[in-house]
Amino acid sequence: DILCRFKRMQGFNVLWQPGTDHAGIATQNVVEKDLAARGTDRHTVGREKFIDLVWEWRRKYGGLILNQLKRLGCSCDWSRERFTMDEGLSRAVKEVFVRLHEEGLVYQGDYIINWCPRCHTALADLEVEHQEKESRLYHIRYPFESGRGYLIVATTRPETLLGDTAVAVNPEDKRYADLKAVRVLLPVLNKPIPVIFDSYVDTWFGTGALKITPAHDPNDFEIGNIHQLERVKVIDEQGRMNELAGPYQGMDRFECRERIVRDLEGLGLLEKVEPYRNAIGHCYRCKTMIEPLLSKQWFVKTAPLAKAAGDAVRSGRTRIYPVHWEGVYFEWMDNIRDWCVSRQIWWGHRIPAWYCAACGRVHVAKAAPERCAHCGNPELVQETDVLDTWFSSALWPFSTLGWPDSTVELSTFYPTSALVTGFDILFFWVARMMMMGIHFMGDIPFKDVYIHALVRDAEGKKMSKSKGNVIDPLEVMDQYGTDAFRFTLAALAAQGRDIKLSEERILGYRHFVNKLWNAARFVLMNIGPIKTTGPQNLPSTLADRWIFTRLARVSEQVAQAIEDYQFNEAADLCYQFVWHEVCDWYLEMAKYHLYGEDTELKQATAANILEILTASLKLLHPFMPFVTEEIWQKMPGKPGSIMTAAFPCATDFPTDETSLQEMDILTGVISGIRNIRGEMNIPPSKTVSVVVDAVKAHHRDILNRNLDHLKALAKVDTVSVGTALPKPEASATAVFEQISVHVLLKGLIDFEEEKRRIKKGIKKLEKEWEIADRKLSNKGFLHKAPTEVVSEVREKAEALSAKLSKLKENLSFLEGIHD
RNA sequence: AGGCACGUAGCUCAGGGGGAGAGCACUACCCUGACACGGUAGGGGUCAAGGGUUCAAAUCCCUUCGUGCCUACCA
Repeated sequence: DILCRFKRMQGFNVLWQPGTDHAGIATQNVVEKDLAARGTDRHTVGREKFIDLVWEWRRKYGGLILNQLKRLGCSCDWSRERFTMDEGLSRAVKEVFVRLHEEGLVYQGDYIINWCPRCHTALADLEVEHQEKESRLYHIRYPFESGRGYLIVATTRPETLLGDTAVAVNPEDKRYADLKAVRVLLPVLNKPIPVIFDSYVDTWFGTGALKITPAHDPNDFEIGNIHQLERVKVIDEQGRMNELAGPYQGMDRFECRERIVRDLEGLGLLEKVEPYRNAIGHCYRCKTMIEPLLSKQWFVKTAPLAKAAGDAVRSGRTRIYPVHWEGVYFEWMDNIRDWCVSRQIWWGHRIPAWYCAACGRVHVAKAAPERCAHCGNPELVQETDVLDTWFSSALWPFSTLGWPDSTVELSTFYPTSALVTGFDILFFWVARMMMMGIHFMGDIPFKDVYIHALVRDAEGKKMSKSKGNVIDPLEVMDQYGTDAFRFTLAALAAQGRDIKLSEERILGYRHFVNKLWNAARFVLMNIGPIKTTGPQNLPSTLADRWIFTRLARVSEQVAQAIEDYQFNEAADLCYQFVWHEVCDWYLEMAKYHLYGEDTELKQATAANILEILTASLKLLHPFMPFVTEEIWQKMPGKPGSIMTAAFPCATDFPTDETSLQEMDILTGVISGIRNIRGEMNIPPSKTVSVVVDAVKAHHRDILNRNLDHLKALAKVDTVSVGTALPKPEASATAVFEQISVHVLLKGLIDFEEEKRRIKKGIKKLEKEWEIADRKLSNKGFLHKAPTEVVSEVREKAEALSAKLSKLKENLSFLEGIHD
């Protein structure tokens, strides 16, 4: 949003496609609360009732919520027309699926899914939570078919042995070298299964012999493929043992485990049981232990798509910021596996495929075929599986613009400029959009990908719904204000680093919002009846020349920082400029003119502070949209919204580089006096007299022209500026450039204190001088360092030693008095 | 186990080969006509430790320690 507001203010035609990041938490709350209010939950609500509720939610909260429902394992019957949640997207999804199928990039195959027997859904890898748990490692004897001896196999899941179709050992394992072509008997079922050799097996783990259950373990499935093993599925979708489990049929999987262990013991086949800790996959929603199950799934062949998507980044057509993430992206693209796109959930785009009720053939088409193209049977049943959320999400950059029609929107906005997202969906979403965009549009979907920081909790952990360590943004906004929160996020969003949310920082930026508000109040209070606004009121005073010069530079820097996705840099520049330059110096100096007698100057100043406020609001608007808009609406001559105002540009303002140096002199002298006042504990109510001894004529000029500011800002009553002036006796002295500022402290000065202060200054300077001097006496430095660096150090050393001698002079003067 | 980050002021963090920074907290003096959610000034750091490259290292490289994240697996 910061980027969009900024671009729009720069005059770009902005199309913002809000993603669904962060919608998940809100959706879950809505859904769960609503179900709870009705005295039910998502496991028991039932499909029909749920579908009705989806419609209510949709009316109440809008369409965005639906995308998130899929993640909750919610689903509905896609064939029912009233659930066409987004006609455009739905069309695009069918189009893409059918085309991929025609190109041979879609196929059906066997796959081990992570099945939750309670939610009745398959879970993506990311949705499986691994929890370390106390468990047991069972050592089970598999007798040799020959009848003599046995092989010991270690397992944590004895109930799956009913589906074993082999026992594997490592070919390097000498213990089992003589088991070639040997078979063992599956305990209980007494079914002979082969011993196979595969290097996947670790010799050091357990007994070095691994039971292979291709239908209930992803790794065993892979091994099974290599060795062409039979796949025996013994656990069903309810988590119960099926007819292939023999005597255990109908038992729950956990009950079966107990029974089979007891039976093995009875048979003398249980060698031993060891306590064991291991991580077991659980459903991230209901915490039920997941069951890996064999099933038929739809796949997309990703190799050709991923190659093109990788090349687009390699060639720089799409750039990923921070660049560090490019490596992660390549890593994934280069090692990609085929994408399983089918999901067994209640809500989603139903796969456009039909099975013939007679011959069983599959027909992939955009609409239901009249009859089977193979056998002519008119009875066709649509696939009940729906597509992975990311399948439709992958089409986002072009499906939302009207594809497959060629629309004006599509030709105007595709490829898009930038995608801003979190790293956690770099693979799931960004990579898929790249693949689909390039494949179907023939061009990249976006030029830049900015991977933003992730907000973590106080311990630096990733926030997650299931962990419950989520900071609710609405609460923070209530507490500190939306603009303060937003500004904080921007200020903390350094590239490549995550955000540990700090309440102190939010509080600090809330104060900043308040400061801006008060500064605006001051300006609006003092501009009076402005006749004209804008830069036609040429700045004449030092303060004006200086602030416009600074404004020009800051505007440029802020714009550049945003362009570079350095949001923290941009936010900080705004903060420093508005608070410490505009408020601390400029407005303070403007007061003198506003409260003065010179009506012409008064009017010019009024116009200028208004101009500076206007520009400051514009600079801040992308970061603090609400307060800037609110102030904007109160300002005279500001039609419309600040959103449509032009972002400040360096060339909008009159600049004068010499004003920067002049201002340095003035602020330097003022700071010097303030420093003495502070160190000497002189209350602000007490004014002092000063004598300024300046060597350079133009320094004296600057000071003489700004005596009033000096008096007002340093609380000075009388001041005399001259050269080679003697140091007044009862005075403290600040040295700056070639200027000595003597603050008269008759009756106030504590000479010991002043000596201490000067000694402190000398000590600090000497340290700095030593560093510079060491460099200058280093031949290597003089020869090899760049000339500008050498001359810089030389100048510095000279300035330091000049200042030092001034301070020492002062010190001996003081010591003279005292003695 | 592997990969990737990160250890800078009491706290939260910027910066990043030539002068140690911000916000909050702290100390002192102040309700001065926008603002005490404020003003002015001040104190506070061997930039994790050790080594290397360089004229020059908080910054680049290596090692160690610590922290966090990601990925995989744990039969």
